Amino acid sequence: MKLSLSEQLKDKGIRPSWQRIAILDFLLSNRIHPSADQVYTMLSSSMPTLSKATVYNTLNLFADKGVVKTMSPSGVERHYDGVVSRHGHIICPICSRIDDVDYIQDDIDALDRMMERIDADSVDFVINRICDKCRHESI
Amino acid sequence: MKLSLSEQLKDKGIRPSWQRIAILDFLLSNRIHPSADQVYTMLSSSMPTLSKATVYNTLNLFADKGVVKTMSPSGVERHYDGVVSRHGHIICPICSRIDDVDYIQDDIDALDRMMERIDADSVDFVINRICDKCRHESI
DNA sequence: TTCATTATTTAGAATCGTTATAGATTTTGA
DNA sequence: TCAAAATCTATAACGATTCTAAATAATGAA
Repeated sequence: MKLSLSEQLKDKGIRPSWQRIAILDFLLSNRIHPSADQVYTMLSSSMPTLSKATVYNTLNLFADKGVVKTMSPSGVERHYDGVVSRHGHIICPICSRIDDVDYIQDDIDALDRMMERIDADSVDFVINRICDKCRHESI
Repeated sequence: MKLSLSEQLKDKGIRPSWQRIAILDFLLSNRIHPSADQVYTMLSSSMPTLSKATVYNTLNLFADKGVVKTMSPSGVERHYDGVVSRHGHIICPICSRIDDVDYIQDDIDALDRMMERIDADSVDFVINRICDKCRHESI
C-alpha cells in the first residue's frame, strides 16, 4: 500500500507541516533534481509566505533523515532528489543537468560486490556525459 | 620515464609558473583531497606572497585541463585530487573525509560496461562509509 | 477548552566559499 | 632591450548557506 506524504514523513520521524509536505510533493512530482533556490522560487508563487530559510531547513532535515539524496554537480550549489530508491545519475559536465538512469542487474551486482568488499554504507555511480543540448551547441 | 611537474603541466597546455608547480606538487605529495582553502593555508607559510585568488584560479585551470579531479563531499566546499588515474573515493558522510580506494578488475569491468551502455564520458563510484574515527566517536 | 510548552516558520543579518576586477609583476619573443 | 601577453596579487563583489531572534503554530496536560 502507498503511504501519504504526511505518513511518509512521520515514518521518518519528521512532523508533517504543510510546508514540509509541499516541498516533498514538489520534489516527487518534479523530478528535476532542483537546488534549494529552485524549490523556493517555484513554490513561492503558490505559497507567498514561504521563507527561503524554511526551504533550506526542510531540505537539510530531509537529507539528514534520508528522505532525499543530495548531489553537487557543479560543486557550488547543492541539488536534491526526492527519489531515494536505487538509481544512478547522469551529470552533464557543462551545464550540470542531472538525469536519472536506472541500474541494470549487472550494475547492481557490481555495486553490491563493492559494498561487501569495502564494508560500505552505500555505493553509487556518478556518470559524466555531455547532455544532448550541450553536445549540439558545442559544434 | 617520469615527467617533471613542469613538463606535466606543459603537456596539458599550462604554463608552469612556480606557483602552479608548487600547488601541483602539494596535491601530489599530500594526498588528502584538500579544499582550495586548505591548499592556500598550508602553502602560504612557505609562500608568503601567495594569493588566495591564485589558488582558486590555478585549481580551476587544473580542473579544466584535467590535471586534477574535483569532488564536493559535503556539498559546500570543493575538494581537489591531484591523482587523476582511475581510482575510487570513500567518503565519510559525517566528517567528509575522503580516502582513496583502488579498483579491482571486477570494478573496472563493470564501469566499462556501464560507460559503453550509457555512452558516458566517464563513470565513477561514490562510496559512502563512516570512517573509523567517526565510527568510534559515535559510540 | 485553556494555558504553557515546544516545535516550526519567518525575515533578515551574517558567514563562507568562490568569482570578478584592476593594477602590479613576470615572462615571452621579436 | 623592449613591447606584448600572461600571470599574480589584493580586495571587492557575489551567491549559496547558515544563524539569530522574534512570530506563529501545534501539542498535551489540567
